Amino acid sequence: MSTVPPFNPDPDAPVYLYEQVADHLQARIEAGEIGPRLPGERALMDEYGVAHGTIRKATDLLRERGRVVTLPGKGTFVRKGE
Amino acid sequence: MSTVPPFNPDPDAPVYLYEQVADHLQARIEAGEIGPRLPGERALMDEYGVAHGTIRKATDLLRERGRVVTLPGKGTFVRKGE
DNA sequence: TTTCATTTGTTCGTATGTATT
DNA sequence: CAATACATACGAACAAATGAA
Repeated sequence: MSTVPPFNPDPDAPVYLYEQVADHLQARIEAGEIGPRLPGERALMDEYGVAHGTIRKATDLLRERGRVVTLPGKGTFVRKGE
Repeated sequence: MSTVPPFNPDPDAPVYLYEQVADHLQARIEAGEIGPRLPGERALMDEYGVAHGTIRKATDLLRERGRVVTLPGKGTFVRKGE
């Protein structure tokens, strides 16, 4: 059970910030660190130190990847299964 | 560690200006003078004293050569590796 | 019922950067 | 060369859905 290293965004990396956030969240999910419900968008904003839109794009990406499902007004949840 | 000589475009050379700019940028990249993120297009316009389109063609060339990767809205980045 | 807190969803304005005309 | 469009990212505010008191 190794923990996921802290989020360390690289502004000079050829990768969008929201994608870096999504990758980090996915790593935490697969490490079992978060779930079945993800922290709220505002909590994630604080955790990652990024703006609302960036968190939304990150979770959009995870949803496109099929890792999470989100219910408006309820939350974003880790999708079970492989 | 020698620095790259200043940009000195030769109007009489049988080489397009944007190619001369690209070659100079590539030399600076390989000399480690710039990167991992290239200056913005407007900054490069000022540095080289050329028009926007010339800078764009130069970076297009670098991209075709596989030396840089560009992400719209984020920037143009030196590609790591050989 | 209404009220309240929480959470997702949307929009506006500003800044920076690339892309297009 | 200039102007415009598009995309990321930030900050702020507000709306809408949910659930519990």
